[in-house]
Amino acid sequence: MVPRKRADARRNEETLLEAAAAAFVASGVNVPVREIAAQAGVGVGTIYRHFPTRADLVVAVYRHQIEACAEAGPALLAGGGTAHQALAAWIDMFVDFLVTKHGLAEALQSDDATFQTLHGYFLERLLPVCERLMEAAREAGEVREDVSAYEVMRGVGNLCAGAGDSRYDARRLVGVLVGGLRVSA
Amino acid sequence: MVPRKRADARRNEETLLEAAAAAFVASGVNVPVREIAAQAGVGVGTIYRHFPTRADLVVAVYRHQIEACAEAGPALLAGGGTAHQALAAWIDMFVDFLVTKHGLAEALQSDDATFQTLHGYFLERLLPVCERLMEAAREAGEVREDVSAYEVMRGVGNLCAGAGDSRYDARRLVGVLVGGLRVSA
DNA sequence: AACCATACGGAACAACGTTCCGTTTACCAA
DNA sequence: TTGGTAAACGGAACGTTGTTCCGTATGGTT
Repeated sequence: MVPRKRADARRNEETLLEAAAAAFVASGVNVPVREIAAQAGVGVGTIYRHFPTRADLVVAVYRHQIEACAEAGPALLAGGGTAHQALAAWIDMFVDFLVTKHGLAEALQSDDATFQTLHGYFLERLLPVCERLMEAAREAGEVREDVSAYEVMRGVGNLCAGAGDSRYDARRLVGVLVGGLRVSA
Repeated sequence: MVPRKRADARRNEETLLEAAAAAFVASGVNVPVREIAAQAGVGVGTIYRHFPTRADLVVAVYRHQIEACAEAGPALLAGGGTAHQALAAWIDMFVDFLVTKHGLAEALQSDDATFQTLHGYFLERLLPVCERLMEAAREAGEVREDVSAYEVMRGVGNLCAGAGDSRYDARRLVGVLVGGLRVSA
């Protein structure tokens, strides 16, 4: 009983995703709605019909990469190496994802209601993965017990904000943070 | 040859600082200009005449505390303890300052042109202090050589964004980061 | 071909930062 | 005390955004 969407609607959704992806690359995830609409050759109303909030649009554009990140977690844990190494490798993936998306890390930490959904989606999808990795590392006695997976994710996300400054290497700092997680036996 | 300012101008500047301080506490440093103006009982034009950019207003409100932070650096280094301890203590002060100011850490990392001045002021005043502490810790062989003072400041500032989330303890994470700075001899 | 639910476009509204200029006022000199 | 003037003020007005709403167009179906 799912009434199939009209052809023009499906076409527009597709067009919008492409236009948004391009606009995000060119001007960051905070690019004005009107710009995306113009790029796609549609009215702003059409954007809001398909993607009620900006977060929905962002999630739609990056869903594939987020999924890939989520699926990499268990794989890394199953592969060779210590649990801490798996955790570090996974965080590297996450950082790579974030620093290549202008303004995404900033949006992720914004308390703007518009981005609650975005925050929520990232957490829902990736937090369990991070939990599992942390848990394994904790059991192996490789990381501190007093830092939660949630804090690690937020911290890493925060450190990724404002990349693009040549004097600031987010990857390196995340490395320092992850190093700091190790138990100083 | 400095023509003294008019009495009403000086009075208004004072009133504005108080109103802004109150508004910052109540609604964060991004509180609408009109609100500050209303609170102070002046027109918006008056705000812009005294403080051309929001950053100027923010700096004016917090100048004292920033100075205190800057002056604490050398003092901590002169006191007992290792250089790394002094660095950690100083960073604690900085974190305490940031997490108690709604939205300040976020503003600090914003690439909005309005906040360039703010970023600049913090850097100009505090970066040399951090440099000195880091230098001492490096000479004592207590911290990694590949992380700059600038990166530490930015990283700490970033980690302080979005405090107020009960699941996220910025102080703890900064502690992890600072711990990660230690050389793993 | 005709009908209608779906979808579209963009004008219109609200919130904000910022500018600008007619009006008021503090200061000084006569 | 009383003008005169430069300084300062207030808030209307403008530009830029996000968001809503409704008259219009159109794809699908009968």
